Parts: sequence; C-alpha cells; structure tokens
Amino acid sequence: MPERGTVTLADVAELAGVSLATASRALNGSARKVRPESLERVHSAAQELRYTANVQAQAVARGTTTTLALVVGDIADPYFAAIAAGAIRAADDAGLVVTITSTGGDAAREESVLAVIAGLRPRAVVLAVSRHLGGSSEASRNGVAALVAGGAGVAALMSDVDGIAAGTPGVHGLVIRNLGGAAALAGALVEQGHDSFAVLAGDPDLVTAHARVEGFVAGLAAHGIRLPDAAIVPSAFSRDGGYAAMSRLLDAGSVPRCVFAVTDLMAVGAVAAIRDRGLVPGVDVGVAGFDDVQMLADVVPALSTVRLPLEEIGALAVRRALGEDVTGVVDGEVVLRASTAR
Amino acid sequence: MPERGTVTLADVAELAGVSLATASRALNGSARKVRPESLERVHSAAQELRYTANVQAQAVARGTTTTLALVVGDIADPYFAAIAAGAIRAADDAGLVVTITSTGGDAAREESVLAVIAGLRPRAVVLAVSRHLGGSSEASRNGVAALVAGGAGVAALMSDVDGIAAGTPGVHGLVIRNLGGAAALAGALVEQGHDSFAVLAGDPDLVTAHARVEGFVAGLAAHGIRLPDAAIVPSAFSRDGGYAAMSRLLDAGSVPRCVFAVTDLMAVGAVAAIRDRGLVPGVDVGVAGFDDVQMLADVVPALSTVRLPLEEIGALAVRRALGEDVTGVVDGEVVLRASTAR
DNA sequence: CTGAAAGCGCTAACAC
DNA sequence: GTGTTAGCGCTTTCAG
Repeated sequence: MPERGTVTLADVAELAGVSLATASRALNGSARKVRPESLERVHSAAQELRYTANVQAQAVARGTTTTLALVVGDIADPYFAAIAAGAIRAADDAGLVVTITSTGGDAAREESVLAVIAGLRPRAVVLAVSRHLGGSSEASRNGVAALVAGGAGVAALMSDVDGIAAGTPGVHGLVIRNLGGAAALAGALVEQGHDSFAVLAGDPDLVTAHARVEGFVAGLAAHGIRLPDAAIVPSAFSRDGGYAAMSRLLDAGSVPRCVFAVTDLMAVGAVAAIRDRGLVPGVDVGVAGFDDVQMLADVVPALSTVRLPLEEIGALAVRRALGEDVTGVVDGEVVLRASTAR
Repeated sequence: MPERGTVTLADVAELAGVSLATASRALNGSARKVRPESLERVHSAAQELRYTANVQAQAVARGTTTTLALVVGDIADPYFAAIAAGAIRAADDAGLVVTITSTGGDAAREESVLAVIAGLRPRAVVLAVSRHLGGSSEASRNGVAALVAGGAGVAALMSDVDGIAAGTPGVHGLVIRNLGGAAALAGALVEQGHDSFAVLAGDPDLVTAHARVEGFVAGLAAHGIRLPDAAIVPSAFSRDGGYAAMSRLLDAGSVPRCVFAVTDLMAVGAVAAIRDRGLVPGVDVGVAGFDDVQMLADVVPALSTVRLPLEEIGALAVRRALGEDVTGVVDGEVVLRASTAR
C-alpha cells in the first residue's frame, strides 16, 4: 500500500528502531561503522517504506550536488545530440544526473541560462555551445566565472583557434581540431585531384564555422591554391543555409569543382541544391562536409567529411569538467567518399 | 572581485540591512508585501554580491522542486532528440529545468533510472520510452507508482493500442496514433496502386513497433489485402535492423512491390540494402517509413512516411505532466513522396 | 510591512 | 557502534 506523501529518513529510522544518524549512515554515510544487524534492519525498513533519499536535502546538507549541467545549442541537432549522449553516459558513470539546457544559439539567452544553472549549484558544467566570435559577452563571461567561483568544474568545447577565449580562468577547455581537420581535408581533396574550390562558410561569427573555413583556406594555401574571397559564401549554419549558399553560388555562374560545407548538414543542403539545378552531385561538383554525423551515413552520394568522435567528445568534456586528467585535444579524421570521387 | 565560495541570502540581507525574511520576500516570495525602498536595497545588494538562490535549498524548504525529469530511450536517436527539444522548450516556458536520463532501451536499467529520478523529487516526469510489450516490469510499474505517490505529475507516451498499459493510475497518457497512422499509410499506398507488400517490423516487443505493424496489416486488410506472416520480418529497431531485414527479404527471393519500415531510420537502411543489390529503390521496390524525421528529409528517393509532430509531442507531454488539460491524442499525417511513387 | 524563530530532510561533528 | 545536536540555505508562520 503506497504511503501517502513522502517518506523521510526519520520514518525509516523509527521503523528500524534506530537513530536518525544510524539510519543515515546505514544508507549512505561512509560505510563501515554500522553493526550488521542494525544495517539490516534499516535496509529492510527502507525497503518496506519504499524510501528514496531526497537528493535536494542531501545536497544542502552536504554542500554539494550530484548534478552536471550540460548546455547545448540545440538538442535536436544531431551534432549536439551525439555529444549529449556521450556526456550523459559519462555523467552516469560518475553517478551524476544531467540537466540539459538549450541556448538556441541565442547569445542573450546564454546569459539567463547560466544564471539558472548557477542556481542549480552543479558539481560540474559542460559548455557545448558554438561561442560567437569576438568573445562571449561580458555577461556570459561573468556567468562562467560565477560558476567557477561557486566551485563547479567547468569544461568548454573550443576550437584550435580561439587562443584567447581559452583563457577564461578555471575552465577546462576541450579543443576540437576544427582548423586542423579542415586543413587536412583540403589537402586530401587536392591530392585527390580537385583544383577549384568554394566554401559554404555558415555563420562566420561562430567560432566553429570560422575555424573550419580558416583551416580549409590554409590547407589549400599549403598546396599552392589561393581561394578568392568571393568563393567563401556565408549563410545560416544549417541544412537550409547550405542549400541557400550553394544556390547562390550556382546562380552566380561560378561552378567550382568542389565545395566544402563546414557541416555535414550544410553539405546535405548543398547536395540538394546541386541536384535541383539538374547537376549531379559528386560528379559535376564534389561536396565535402564536416562532422560525419551518423544519421547522414546513407545520403547519396556518400559524403566525404571529417569524422569527429562526437560521443567521445561529450564523454571527455564531462571527465575534464570533473577534473580528470584526460586529453584536452581531439582530432578529426578525414574520410573520403563518393561525394568527392570525381 | 568575485567573492570566494558562495553567496547566501544571509549575506544579501546583511548588506541590505534587513532581515533574512525580508530579503527572501523581496527576491522570491509572494511579492507585494515589501516596502519599495527595502525591495530596492535588497535587489541592489543581491546584484552587487552576484547572489543566485540555491534551488536545492529552496526545494527542501518549499517542499517542491523546479525540475522536470525526462526519460528517453536514446538521446542520440533523432526521434527522441526532437521530442526532447520540444519538452525542453515547454519546460522552460514553465520555469522548469529538465534533467534527461537514457534507458538505452534497457528494461532493467529503466528500474534504476526511476529510482534515481524519484530521489530528484521532480515536479513532473515525462516517460518517452518505447515500453516493452507485456507491460512494463512490476518493478518499473512500482517505480512509476512511487513517483505519482510522491506528488509528481507523470506523463507517458503511448500507442493507440496499449489500452491496459494506459491503466497505470495517475499517469497522463499521451497517445500517439501509431496504429491509426500506419493503417492510413497502408490505405494510401494501396490507393496509389501498390499491391504486394512486406513489413520490416523492427522489434516486435516494442509497443511502438508492434502498433505500427498491427495498423499497417489492418489497413491492408481493410482494402482486401492479406499479408502473409512470412512478409512480416522482425529485426533490430534501427537503421541497421532495417538493412538486415530488407536484405533477408531480398535473399529469400521474395521481392514485394512495396515495403513498410516501421521507422524512417529503418527505411533508410532498407533503401541502402535495396541499392546494394543493384535494384532501384522507389522503382523496383517502394519503401515507406514512419516519423518523418527532419534529418532524413534529403535522402534519395524522398521517403513516403507518416509525419509525427515530434517537438509538439514533447511539449504536449510536458504540459500534460504538469496537469494542463491539453489533447491526449496526436495523429500522424501520411506524406507520400518519391520512395513509393512507382 | 518586517523580524524572530521554527522547520524542510539530511549530514556531520562530537560525545557516550 | 550509536545517539545528540548543530547546522546547510531558504521559506514561512507568527508576532509585532
């Protein structure tokens, strides 16, 4: 018969005929100081009453929570979803519950989100948002500082380009070699025989997008190819953005042999745009993306891309936030497929 | 100069020169009972100290939290990710923070997950897991009952088939017309001229999969078509499952004119399998899916499917869990596209 | 309108 | 080993 309301430790202690303290020790405290018999009594009492410790109360008493806050741009985006999956797994391994908040890419909202999170007094927080260039606003900078001051371990995803942003004191950066990966991709494409390029740059203010563009340009340069500014077309950082940017390129009459979209999602949009013009993606114009999102594994033609171990990134970020001494850098791996086969 | 440690209400009260009670009322309490001047003093003190209320403490004091627990099968699955996005948005509108937990489809894990959640004393919980047929285990049934008894509003996603499961007292079901949608799809395909079918059934123990198969079969029956048992092939409830099932079908030499995969993801796998055999999906054999996952909008051929308003479902579930009186039923919409064009 | 004081459910010294 | 007793940070009667 389910008890009404909620069962407290006191109820358990009473039923077991022991003190509150003993009950507490039996159920959570630093083990080995409770007589087997009492322990047994307490446990069965707890079970009988269906007692579950109130973590909020434990938190205020202990002065520390079992919560890890994850901030993502948009949980519906497979990129963030994969990272979240890894983070949840790792947090779970550490006995932490994950709270997820989306900023929707809105810099202003990021500020209020940080305030809410601060109120949660999380043990750790993972920032997986595509920071805007020019540094996060002072407000969100302060928000992060407050979290750190509050004792939370903070980890943030970064690119191998924002040296300064990395400077926020107290945050463990996990740098993703966006720049390096894009450069490697450029090299691979050149070696594959491509010689004329364009870049679907996404939102140039997002450091992730920016780094990838930067890297790609550098990679081409290393092979003696200079990309004209006009060949770098900005757009929304989404599937539709990719479609739009590619369309603009085609409308302009400049059809490069190969385009690099800074995201698989954008690449898919580009492929659609190419197809809609009656051209054959992968043949008339090659398309490469970035991320190697699983969900897109079956698009045709198969996308050349830079694979990022997204779930692992989520897990690593969590471990870094918790202070573990794991790698602070993760590399992408160039994967050449049909979309740039020529 | 960031204070060390953490700022408490007492600090604010002291700085403002008022009592703890007044400070509390000024910052949260039922408004209108604080003199404008004190209110002002308290607020500026709070701001100066960068005070953020400790929600855990508020929770124990108030006896109620500002947390909504969302349980999903796998956050990396676009189906759940979309639902989560909607849920997070709705929860946010209600001033609640969302905690996400994955069961990984593991029934056993579901039990422990429920225990952890119970400890969180959430204001509401949304169960978005594909329950296994034959009823959730007694354990998880109890877990849910405990949550309800603990005062949490509970909402659960269900199919228009599990009449009994719906019976769990106290939980607000949100039934998704999986069966009805699949039946409608079957009808539409028949009317489109298809006459020989097969079903890639996914895991027959998952009620979602089961309902869709059931519905499809019924839909065909309504049009005088009887599906032989051999034409219903089970598999994993995933992209690879779809690939495998389709392959098995083709290996068996029985090539239906049209296959229905209970999930878009599985449909994509089927398309790949068809293509790998040198056949042309959409022409040699049609493929239809279910969900209309955004991410798959660009696969070729475009998938015929049943569109589910995933984000809205997430939002509705949250509102139901919170006790709002919103629809308890959501329909899918048949969308015919190239993959079944003939 | 404001303050003093009693909790909320649990943990952690500090005795016995 | 086990019980007592302060708190943890905040809300909320109950008197002023």
